[in-house]
Amino acid sequence: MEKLGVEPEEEAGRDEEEDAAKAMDRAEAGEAGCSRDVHGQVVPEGGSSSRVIVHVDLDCFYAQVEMISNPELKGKPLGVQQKYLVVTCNYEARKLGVKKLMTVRDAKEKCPQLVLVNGEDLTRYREMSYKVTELLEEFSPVVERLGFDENFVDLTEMVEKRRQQLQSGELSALTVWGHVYNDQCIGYKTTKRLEALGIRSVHDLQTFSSKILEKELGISVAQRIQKLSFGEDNSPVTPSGPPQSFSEEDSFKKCSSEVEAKNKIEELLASLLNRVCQDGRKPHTIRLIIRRYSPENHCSRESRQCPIPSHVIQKLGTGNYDVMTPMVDILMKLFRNMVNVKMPFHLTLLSVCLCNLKALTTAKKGTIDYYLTPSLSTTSHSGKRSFKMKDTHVED
DNA sequence: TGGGGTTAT
DNA sequence: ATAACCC
Repeated sequence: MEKLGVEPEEEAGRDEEEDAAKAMDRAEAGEAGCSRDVHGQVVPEGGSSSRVIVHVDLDCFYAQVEMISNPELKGKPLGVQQKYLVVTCNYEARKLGVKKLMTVRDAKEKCPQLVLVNGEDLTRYREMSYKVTELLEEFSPVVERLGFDENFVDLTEMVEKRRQQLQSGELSALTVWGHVYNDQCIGYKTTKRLEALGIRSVHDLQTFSSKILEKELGISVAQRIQKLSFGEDNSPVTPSGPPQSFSEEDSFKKCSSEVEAKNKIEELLASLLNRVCQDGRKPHTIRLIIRRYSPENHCSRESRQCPIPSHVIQKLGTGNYDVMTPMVDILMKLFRNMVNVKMPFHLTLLSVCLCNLKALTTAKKGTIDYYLTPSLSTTSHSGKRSFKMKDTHVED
């Protein structure tokens, strides 16, 4: 793999500088080995919760993948385009005033020489993203993904082992540095609510009444963000493992007929089936998501989901059987469940999601797994499985 | 304003 | 099923 750049700033994740001092203390006490906390995560012995977590954040990730694919793009101002947006751009482009999530119009205005590549197909980005995660997993299996371009790696165990091998002279030469968070965190909605309370900075949040904050935001969010405001984050690094869902979406100005929708849904599903086939696991639930046109409320979506019939699941890996037809059929029933096709409609997004992924277990007869695996057991409970109420029933 | 993903309610 | 969060 060619090299991918990592952002120069941010490098230490959740725990910050305190760690270094504690690690050194324990080094001099000559303690050995690690234990595991309630989450099963490695912590150094001695009861402290000091950890070593590396945060790897890839720089303008999509743009880098494009420059690796086509080296002629290197050195030119490059933007990655999805629909009307430049979703990311390389540093040449940033120097010339292009910003992330700028419209193509604004970007071209700022920077007429800007080279644009289409980045609506995430396949190569996704593949490269998992290559990076897999590389990091060689250092420690405890790698948590955040989006396609960020990984948190819990290196506590590795660092402890290395430290035990060092001579005392070498230890004192160890220098560790940390990073203090900037003044910004929290999501859009919460930001608005905090603003209403007069909280604009981290310091504001640190000194704000816990009780009032809990009443405003709920105890969970309140306690979480107030601890974060002091740089405290005890949340474990949760290994992401393989994805829990596969989805493909397409946005557009207008979709107002059933055939139009069906064509788009077929495209989305075809790509998904390729992906799920490569993954090897089988999805047991399918979901259709739509966004209706509305001048104001742009982020609201509606969805319907249902179980995938077991006979369809079985045919999934095997390329021969036509699995498209029954699945498109199901999706169109979900579609008509949300959209009254006898009335005019205007959609701006369609998305198909395959989730509830299950590994094909090599369950042996007579074991618990055997009877819990829908496709294997032929006993009375297998034929009619009780669906969750949330799943909308579609007749076969 | 894109095309993904996750967890909580 | 939706809402909120992350990128």
